[in-house]
Amino acid sequence: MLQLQAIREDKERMIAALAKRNIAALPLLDKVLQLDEERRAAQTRLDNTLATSNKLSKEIGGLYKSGKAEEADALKERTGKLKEEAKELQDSLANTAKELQDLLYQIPNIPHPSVPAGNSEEDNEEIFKEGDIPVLVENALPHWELAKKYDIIDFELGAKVTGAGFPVYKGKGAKLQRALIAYFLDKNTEAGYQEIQVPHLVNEASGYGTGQLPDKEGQMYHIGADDLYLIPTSEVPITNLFRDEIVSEAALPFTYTAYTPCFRREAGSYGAHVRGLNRLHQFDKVELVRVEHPQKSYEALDGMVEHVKGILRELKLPYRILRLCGGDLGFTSALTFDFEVFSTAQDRWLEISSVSNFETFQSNRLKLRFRDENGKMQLAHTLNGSSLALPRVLAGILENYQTENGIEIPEVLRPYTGFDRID
RNA sequence: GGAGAAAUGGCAGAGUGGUCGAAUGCGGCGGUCUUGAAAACCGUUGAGGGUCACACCUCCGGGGGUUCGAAUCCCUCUUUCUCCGCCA
Repeated sequence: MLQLQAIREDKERMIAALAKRNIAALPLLDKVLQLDEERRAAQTRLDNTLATSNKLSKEIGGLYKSGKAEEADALKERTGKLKEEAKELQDSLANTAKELQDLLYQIPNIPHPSVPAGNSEEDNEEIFKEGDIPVLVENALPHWELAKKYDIIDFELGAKVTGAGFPVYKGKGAKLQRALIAYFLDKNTEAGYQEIQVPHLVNEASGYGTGQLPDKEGQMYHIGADDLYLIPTSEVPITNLFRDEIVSEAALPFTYTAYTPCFRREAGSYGAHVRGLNRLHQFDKVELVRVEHPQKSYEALDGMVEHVKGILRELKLPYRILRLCGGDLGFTSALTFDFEVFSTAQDRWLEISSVSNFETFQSNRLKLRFRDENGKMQLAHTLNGSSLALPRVLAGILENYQTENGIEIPEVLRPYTGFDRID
């Protein structure tokens, strides 16, 4: 959520930045400012009414004590009227505040100056590419065929138990998943991230805190009986650890890593591009979350990008990094780098990580603040990134490491798997 | 799931209808003293709105109610603790 004060002070810059998202922000922001003024005017009127009422109440107390009940009763009539007035003012204030809030919830984050304009993923900017695309064996297979051939992932079985998009991993497939999780967590903790385990279900307030609600209800599974949501990413519970917190400046940054399953409804996505592991309703992910000092958040973002690079380099997977354009940038993000691994047998790139700086967009909703050296409250910056999303990494490994004699296991994973080949 | 108790500032913990944003202690910050530090002493120390700055308003787990007036009384929800039941 954008900060009102920033809109008041910097409207023109915001309009220019939001144009990169193809949003004509002028009428929106004008409406915001208008509602903001109305809200403040209503607040002032209410405050004055309450001030009078408070004063009178104190007088009444004094009068009763000194036995002047009649005078007190006379004053009561006045406070009674003020009370009615206050009630009305309160209602109208609440309406205005609600309207303002709803409007603010609809406005996405301001893109960073480096974000290119653009409409769709076509316009994302490739900024880095590394790793050789292997020359595959004669009759190379896509990962879903390989999964069947070696009996390591069973999509039909998962469909029977739950539905499409809930695969069952078996034998060496399951073990490889576990190896990847352990390897990622080890890499992250070595880099200084603290490993934590968080709930896989969150409440409504958490959904609002990180920006999944109110607009993306359809993306999350909702447990009606208890009004809880299955997490679409561990970003939600981890970042919400800091909701309503005032942290000390000296304690920054906070850096966490967690493994969780992720649940996404993915309503409306079907077709060839969602085959196999490409898009699932439940998948595993290891996540990084940072809470940073505003002055250091972009340095931290670069650090996260370098960190994820290091992992992909070790896995020896061909990958590229994209700077997302305004049209493809997530609602809450100011700047996002997507990592994509090349799926050789499908001849396409698969997104395996998304590393973002949200600046104060989330912390404003979360009320995540710190007191700076001048004693002023400031919103912290939040960042997160995947390191990494499992299914597509798995797809990349299966496809790129396939040989005539089975699937080789990347060197760095062998200590974790205990085997060096799936055959 | 049943019965009972509780929820107050960074922490601990007073406060059962009026001047209480809230005693006291600890912690934090500033100062005196000291070569420096500790101890001691003095002062200061919640958040949001509002204002040029004051004034002023709101907040004592959340929501609602009673009252001229609520941290304090009532209802409700949530959470925590104790006992019972069930159970990985």
